[in-house]
Amino acid sequence: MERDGLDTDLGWTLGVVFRAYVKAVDEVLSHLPGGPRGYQVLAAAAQETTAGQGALAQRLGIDRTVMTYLIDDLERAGLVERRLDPDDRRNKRIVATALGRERSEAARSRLKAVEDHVLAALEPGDRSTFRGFLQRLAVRAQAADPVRDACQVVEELDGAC
Amino acid sequence: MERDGLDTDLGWTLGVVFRAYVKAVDEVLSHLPGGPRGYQVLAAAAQETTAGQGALAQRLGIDRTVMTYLIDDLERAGLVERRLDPDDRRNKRIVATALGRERSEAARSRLKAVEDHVLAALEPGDRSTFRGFLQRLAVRAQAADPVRDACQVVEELDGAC
DNA sequence: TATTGTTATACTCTATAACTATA
DNA sequence: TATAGTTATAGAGTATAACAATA
Repeated sequence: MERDGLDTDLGWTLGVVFRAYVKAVDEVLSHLPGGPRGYQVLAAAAQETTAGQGALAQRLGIDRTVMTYLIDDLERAGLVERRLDPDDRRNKRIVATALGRERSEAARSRLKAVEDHVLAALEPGDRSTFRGFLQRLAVRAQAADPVRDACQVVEELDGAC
Repeated sequence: MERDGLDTDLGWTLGVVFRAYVKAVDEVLSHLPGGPRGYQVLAAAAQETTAGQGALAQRLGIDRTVMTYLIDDLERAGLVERRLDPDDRRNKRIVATALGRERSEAARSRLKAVEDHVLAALEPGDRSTFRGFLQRLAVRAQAADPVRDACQVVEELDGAC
C-alpha cells in the first residue's frame, strides 16, 4: 500500500514509536503524583541539592506556576520537602525524603525496562546503532531553530517566509 | 554528565527529534485550515473516494466531533466539498476540489523536505538504515498493546498490575 | 431502534497576569 | 525596584452527551 500524508515514512513511524513509548511511560509512572513530570522533579530532588524550585523548573522546561502544583502533590505524598534557603529566604530548595529517593529509584528501573521493551524488536547490536543515530539527530535538532529551519525548507520550494 | 530521569537516552532523544519534527511540520502546514490534521483529511479526500466522514475520522484516528469542525474549515477555504451519498443520505462523502488537490500536493512536497531536513545529520546510507530500524519498531509497537506491555514490564520488577 | 453527522456542555492543560514575601 | 513562589483567571483543545435526520 502506497502511503501518503502524515502517515508517510518518518512522520508516521516516529510518531508511532514515540507515542508507544510515552504511553508505556505514563502507565509505569502513573502511581507517582504528576506522572512523568512529577518523576522528573522527584529524580532531580533525589540526586541534587537543588538551587530552588525556580531554577529546577527552568532546567526541566516546566512552567514555574505548574511547578508549584507539582511540588504540592509530591509533598502531600511525602516524597519531597520544601526547605527554606537560609541564605535567601525567598528560595525554597526541594529535597527528596527517604521514601522519595526509594520511589525515584524504583521508577528509574521501570523506565529502563520500558526502554528495553520498546527496542526489543531490534537485535542488540542494532539497538546501540539506533541509539547512536537518534542521539546524533537529537543533538542536531536541539542546536537548530525549528521555525527558521521550516522557513528554509519552504524557501527551497516556493520562496515563502 | 551522567543523565538520569526522563532525559535519559531513548526517552530524551526520541522526544527531542519527534518534537523538532512536529514543530517543523506545524510550521510548514500552518497555512492549511486545521494544520497537520487538516492536511491529513485533505490528502485523504484528494486521493480516495472517501466512504463518508465517519469512516474517514476512524481511519485517521480523529474524533468524529472534531472532524465536523475540521471539514467546516476546509470547506470554507474551498479545499473540499461535502457531497451527499445518494445510496445512504445520512453519509456525506468528502471530495477535494481542484484547488484542494493542488494545495495537498504542494503540502506533500513540503513534508518531504522537512523529513530530509530532520535526517540531514545522518549520512545517506545511515538514513535508510535508521528508517528501517524505526519502521521495524513502529510495526512492533502498533501490533502491541502499550498498557498490557507496561504491566508486563512492571511485573518483571515488582509484580504489579 | 440504530447510525450519520451536528451541536452544546464540561473538563483538562496551559498560559498570563496579579499578588505576597523577601531582598 | 526586582525576584521567588503562589494564586486566580482565561484560553485552547478534547471528550461526553444530547440532538436531528435518515435508515
